[in-house]
Amino acid sequence: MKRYNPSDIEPKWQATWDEQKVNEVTIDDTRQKLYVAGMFPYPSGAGIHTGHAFSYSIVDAIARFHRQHGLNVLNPMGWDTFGLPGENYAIKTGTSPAVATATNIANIRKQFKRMGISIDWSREINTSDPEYYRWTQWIFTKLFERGLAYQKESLQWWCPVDKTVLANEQVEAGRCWRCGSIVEKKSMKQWFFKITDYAEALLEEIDDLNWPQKIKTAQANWIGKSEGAEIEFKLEGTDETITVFSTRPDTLFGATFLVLAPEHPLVQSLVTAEFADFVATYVKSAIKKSDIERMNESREKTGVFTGSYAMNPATGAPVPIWIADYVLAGYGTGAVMGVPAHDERDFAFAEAFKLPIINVIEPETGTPQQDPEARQSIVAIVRNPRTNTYLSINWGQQGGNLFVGGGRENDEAVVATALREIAEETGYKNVSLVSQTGPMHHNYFAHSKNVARRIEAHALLFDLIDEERTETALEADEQGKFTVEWLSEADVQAKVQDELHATSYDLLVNHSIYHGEGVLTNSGAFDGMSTSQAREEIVAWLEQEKTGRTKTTYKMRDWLISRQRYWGAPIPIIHCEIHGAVAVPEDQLPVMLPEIADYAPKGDGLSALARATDWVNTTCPTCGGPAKRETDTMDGFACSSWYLLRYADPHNTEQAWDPAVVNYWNPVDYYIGGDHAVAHLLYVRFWTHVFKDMGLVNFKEPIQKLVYHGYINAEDGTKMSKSKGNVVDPLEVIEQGYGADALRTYVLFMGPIDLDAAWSSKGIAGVYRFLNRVWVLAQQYQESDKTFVGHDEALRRLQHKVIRKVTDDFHRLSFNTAISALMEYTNELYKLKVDGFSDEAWAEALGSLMQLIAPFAPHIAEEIWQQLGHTSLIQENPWPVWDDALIVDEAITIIVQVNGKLRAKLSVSPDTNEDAIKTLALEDEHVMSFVGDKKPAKVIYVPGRLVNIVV
RNA sequence: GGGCGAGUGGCGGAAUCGGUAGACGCGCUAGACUCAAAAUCUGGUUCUCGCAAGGGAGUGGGGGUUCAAGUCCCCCCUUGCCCACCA
Repeated sequence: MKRYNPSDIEPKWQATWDEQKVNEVTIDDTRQKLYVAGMFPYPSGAGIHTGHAFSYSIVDAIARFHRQHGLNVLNPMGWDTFGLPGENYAIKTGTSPAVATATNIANIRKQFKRMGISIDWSREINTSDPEYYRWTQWIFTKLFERGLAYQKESLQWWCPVDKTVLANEQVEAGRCWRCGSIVEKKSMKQWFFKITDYAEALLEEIDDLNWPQKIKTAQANWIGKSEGAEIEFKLEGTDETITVFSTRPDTLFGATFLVLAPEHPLVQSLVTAEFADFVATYVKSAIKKSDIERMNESREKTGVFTGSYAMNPATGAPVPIWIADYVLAGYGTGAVMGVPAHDERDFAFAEAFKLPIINVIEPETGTPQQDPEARQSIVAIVRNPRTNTYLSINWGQQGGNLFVGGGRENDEAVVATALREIAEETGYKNVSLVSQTGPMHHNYFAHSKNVARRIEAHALLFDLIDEERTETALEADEQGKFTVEWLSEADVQAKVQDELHATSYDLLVNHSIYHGEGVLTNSGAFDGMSTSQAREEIVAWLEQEKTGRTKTTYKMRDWLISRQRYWGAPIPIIHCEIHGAVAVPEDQLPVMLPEIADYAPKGDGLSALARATDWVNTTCPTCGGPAKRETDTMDGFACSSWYLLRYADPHNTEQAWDPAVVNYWNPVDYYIGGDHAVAHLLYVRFWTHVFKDMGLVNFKEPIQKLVYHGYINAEDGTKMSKSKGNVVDPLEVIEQGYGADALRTYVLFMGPIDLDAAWSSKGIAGVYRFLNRVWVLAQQYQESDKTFVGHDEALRRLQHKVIRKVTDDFHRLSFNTAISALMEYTNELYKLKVDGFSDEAWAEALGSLMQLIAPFAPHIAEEIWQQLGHTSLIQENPWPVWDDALIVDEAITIIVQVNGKLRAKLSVSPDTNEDAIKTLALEDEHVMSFVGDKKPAKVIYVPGRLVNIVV
């Protein structure tokens, strides 16, 4: 018998697939297309690691599965080559990054081929190839034409080590994402893409994407839409105004100060002579501060008074204008109105600087009822300061735990009512008032009295002085209905569920700032109005007065694409003294990266390209006069924002792509990756939306289904890293003798694809053993005498069941369970005697196994498929189909439970009726011993599954 | 601080619609083959009481809904990821 030796069969089939170009595809209108792609790799010198092996094993399983279904499957590959690692390597070695890149690509291409990934290599692309970046530049010029690419002087994150500007998403907790050094702010003229124009469109489509929820949420949070109003505050003594943005215009009457960001343009003109020095010092230090420094400080509020006042447009009251770094320059208008009564940050600021606090919202809880009866009441929280526990009344099923509560009669004072209720309900009489809230409102339905109520409540906090108690005095309907308990803080949080009581505790004990909904107070004509209604009416009124308007803002900023680096696509702009920034005309593209001697930036904020004077000095495309080329290059994310379109039409020399071709292949049906949750995916979406508007594609969203997988960690559970020396090289695993099939099958068997997993050398050995069993099984069949016996049902049943299971699992991308089903199937076949069934049935049973295993382990599948006598490749044969009739078992197992506990199993034929099964269950000896002579109260039958006898 | 996940044997994980918890694999273990070992094959393997038949407990903790809960609801704990003074 021939031994299973992957290195004998894998390279052989890889060569065959290559020669027959089985993975190369063209447009075919007679077949359904399927486009599957992994996020293209950055070709590093280290080659691919198991993370890549995992990612592309998913890609390939999906590709092969659909090819076996007869679909026209596009599975391309390319290289994301521009970027800092390539440039840093070039700076170190002095050789062009293009040279090292080419070597790395050749190496990695070999790795992918040795893994047997079914890629259409004729479509290979490389973002640093002039034939590619020519079109990246062309897209830039189109965005420029549409006003979507622009230049602006702005403060930018600057990495002092890499000597480059960083995008917001490249700053992680105040540090450079690449080298980890603390970043600084620097003012520079930079190129931006105006992604903010598409904020709403990008947000709108998120709901409909078939993407993991966490990625969708991350994108929505990134866009960060919030609806509110802009409100103008007139400066005292001038005609100037300060505009603030607020999502809570309903709290306008409570605005007692204004705060500007240190970078706010009005700061200089506002500050009075008296405060000029303080302000200048504060602004200077605030702007210099990096995020990490700000974060390391506690959240204590800092700020300075400008000496100026503005007027609250609602109250006419003067409000002092302050400057503080808790207000961000880049969001909203860079100025806020401080409403300390209803915003925690404003409250902290007001406390720190002794600013007035005006309450304008009375909390309202519960669900408003029809025609409620109005009542007045109190909530009394009694704290025992010695044990730090809180007096609570447990109403059991009726309402859980509450504090002391009760109605306030006629003119009874609030405190008096509370004292009375405490004594009546709990007997405690010696308490001292600590604090109390203003009026609150609560809506509920009093079931005991069958009446809807809206109560006005006051909450009070008392400290218990001593344990002395009197007789309780309860109303008739309260007798014996509750018990008095002392609860710890944790128990209060867990057990006091009633909204009014929980809110009372929050306000009085936790000293929370109330920012929920409620009823307006201290708000002039708007008193008594609900907060939600007031949000609309106050803005409407401001609009009438021309001092405010509704406004939607987004957290997302425009996409900064300038990089002061050599190794990127040059921005195709020529600066002319007369015509300013002029786009390079299409027929002069690409703007080639010139070869230079020294790639290092010199810390002047310019790329090394600035020193290539022959290249920089050129003529203006408009007037022919002397002009200079832009020396910034584009962010690598620009290159990767359209490559999924270029794959469809990779060799087009006339245009970036032919819309007809792209409209056939795109959008991508499955996009697989485990990186780039936000930026890359958002940028790809942004460009595709623009292309749709330009008529270059006929879809808005580039990616139908996003498959976001986890990481593969090292055997010790930590991240694989070169420095720790725990990196597993896929090629090594293959060459150790396990082979590509075992590697691919193992990474998919480790667990669900969205979970992280740790590499296990024992684990891959187990999968190799499985493939070896498959091999041995096939060889045993080949060498048997293939006698026909005649009863093939058992074999067929196994075969058709596994077809259904694997097919189902594929549709939910549950590869680990599909593989485990194939293992079970193989184990079952092992147990059957080879000569116990017909030759025909065996050939089919094994043939199906090969077809089902092929997406994971294509080489062994192809080899055995051929041994079984097939002359065409597996992927040219249709995926097996199961026959429901063949899956029906001769006998099914019915579980018998008594009171929900498993007591017996019945084996019955599937057509046994309910009554017969119930009778069998009740007659079972073991069941009878549990039922005894009691009469079953209920017998529940779940068809085909179980009987539950309730006694 | 906020948002979103996750928590099941010694380990990775399975249980797809509320219906046999622990599939499959690793590890461990007993046996077969062997002079022996490796490889391979066969069996066992949640904990616990019991010679056994069988019983009891059990999916991070507490409560609830249900004939029935890993699965649904409430609270808490732990942990991962993302965001983080966004008005």
